[in-house]
Amino acid sequence: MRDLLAITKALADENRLRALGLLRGRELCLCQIIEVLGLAPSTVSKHMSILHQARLVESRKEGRWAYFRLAGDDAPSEALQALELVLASLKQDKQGKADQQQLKAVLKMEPEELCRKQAKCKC
Amino acid sequence: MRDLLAITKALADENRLRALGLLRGRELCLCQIIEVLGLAPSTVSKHMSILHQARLVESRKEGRWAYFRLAGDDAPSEALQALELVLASLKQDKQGKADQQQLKAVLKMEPEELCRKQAKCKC
DNA sequence: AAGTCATTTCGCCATATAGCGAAATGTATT
DNA sequence: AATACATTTCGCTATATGGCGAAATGACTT
Repeated sequence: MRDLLAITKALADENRLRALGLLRGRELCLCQIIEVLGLAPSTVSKHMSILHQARLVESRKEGRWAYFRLAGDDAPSEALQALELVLASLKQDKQGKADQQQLKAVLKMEPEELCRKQAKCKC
Repeated sequence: MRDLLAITKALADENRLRALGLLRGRELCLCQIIEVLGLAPSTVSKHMSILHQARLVESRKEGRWAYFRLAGDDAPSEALQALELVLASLKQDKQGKADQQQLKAVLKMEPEELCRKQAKCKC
């Protein structure tokens, strides 16, 4: 029950659902997720931590960057089933599609987007 | 997204998960769910309303009694998938099993249990 | 018509949660 | 060693949510 509740609570937030949608089929750096969601770094970090605790995503650190990807086959079957359901639903979702579009743009300019958030310029 | 979020939020509460577990394979009256969950009638009524709005359960009124059952095949596929996941998980859950046991006892004494809550006698 | 009773709605309180900015952390660069 | 910087942790505020009891609702009974 604890595990199941951790999963359902993790999924009970719009921005966390959006984050999962972004991770479909690719690994992303935290800063890229931040860029698309448009939330403060600390907020997104917390969201990803909640998804991780529910074992819906896996993470790895490389230097100062944190990378996240969807849970793999070694995850609990409940988590995998939940992911299947969520991703299928998001694929047809308006917001989900918009996020995919925006992600494409973000992926084109990996280093520059760091400038945006840190230097606060509107480049 | 709205629909999906309604489902995940509805599932993000322990007592609502328990209620779904109770409904596996049978229709129940609100008062029976109240008895097993051990919560105030108004609280349980609200929980069932949330599950209903997410289309995870269907309800029907018969006189002054309200009956609930799990969503049928006419429900959105997201809801059905979510139910499958939750019920499978609860089947192996300690609390889920305990609830099933307690439900058996409650089902044996349909009319008497009304006495309990209303007249506040400890019969 | 008046009363009874299961359920629902309402108003309230306590707790949980999302969000942010500031400070802390840990790694890479100079 | 010192600085820069992505991320995380912390402290705080605002809102959302779960819980209850009281009152309202609507249906059966007498």
